[in-house]
Amino acid sequence: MAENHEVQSSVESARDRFLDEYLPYWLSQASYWISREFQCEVARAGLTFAEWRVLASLHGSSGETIGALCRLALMKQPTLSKLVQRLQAEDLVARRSTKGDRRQTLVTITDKGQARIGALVTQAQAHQREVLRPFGEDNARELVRILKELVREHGHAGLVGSNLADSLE
Amino acid sequence: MAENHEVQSSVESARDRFLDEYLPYWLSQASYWISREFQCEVARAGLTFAEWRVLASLHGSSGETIGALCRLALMKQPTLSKLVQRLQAEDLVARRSTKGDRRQTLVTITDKGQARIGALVTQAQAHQREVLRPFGEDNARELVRILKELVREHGHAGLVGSNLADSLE
DNA sequence: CATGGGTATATGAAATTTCATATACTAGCC
DNA sequence: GGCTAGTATATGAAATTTCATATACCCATG
Repeated sequence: MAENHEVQSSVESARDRFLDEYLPYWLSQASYWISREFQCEVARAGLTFAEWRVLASLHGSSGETIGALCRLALMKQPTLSKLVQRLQAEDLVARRSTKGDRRQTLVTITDKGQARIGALVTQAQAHQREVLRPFGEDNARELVRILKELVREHGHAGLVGSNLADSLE
Repeated sequence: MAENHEVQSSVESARDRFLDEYLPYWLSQASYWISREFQCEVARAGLTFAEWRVLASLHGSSGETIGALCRLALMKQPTLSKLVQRLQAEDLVARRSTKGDRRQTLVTITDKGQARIGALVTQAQAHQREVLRPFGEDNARELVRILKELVREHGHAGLVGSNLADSLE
């Protein structure tokens, strides 16, 4: 294994640099690697990660609008619209319009979609338990609590009443 | 504001559904919204978020290989290679090959690049302090500690000796 | 020191994402 | 009711990302 004599690089040695104490950096690293660890299961189910996110967002829901799905799955509106259309072509979700506001599109998961992610949801929960195990019940609960609070404070900040979906840039 | 009589949707009411207690969901939400909050500053500096990530990764570094940058900025190798080429065209980074291993490309930030992100780095640190303020010193430190540990446990898991860059799928 | 297997990055073609904008609709106002 | 402003989603063209693979190089081994 070749030693690099010129620089200290890579994630392990971000020490001493700006990033090493930068919260958003570590949040995205943690989010990325933990999600990534689960991606092989998702791929095995024949789904991309984005597709999994959308289907997981619809799991146990009686339907979500495109806008709500944008916030749940963290995608921009045109991206999500097209992804949903692809999922519909595979008959994993269905689209109809809401009774109340006819501009809205209500997306629901189909039986075929449920079947596709059923096992994944269970595996996801098991994976989470594995990930959190080393920290113990209390720390784990505290971590999730803080994350939720961060989202509550910073989710769609200053956007009350505006088009939240479009704010996902 | 129209009430939706059909479903309880959107982030606020993920209650009672799988996602509401799913750590990776909250990690990505927190990561997304907090980063997003900073994106207007990044845009004001004339950079995309991906460009900011790469330049921030190079800040204070004597140079990073493409592979190391992939892990720092969480991008797949071809994506990063092309982004770096675009940054080079703008003279924000320079590319040369390493002495040791001539396959490697060493990327460094130029003076122009430093100038471009100088203010941003300061703003980023200020932003982080704002974000963490409500939690207090101790909780904040604990949060970062846990995130670092998660990354240490799960970053490029089971990939020792393999091509880490390619593992960023 | 030639050979074979593995690593680091580059690149073309295909797929996806993004931006800008169009379309269809709701809501408040006169 | 018709108008104006604003919201929700769709869509085309352009930009980017991804996959698959090519290229150049390193290293161990015979």
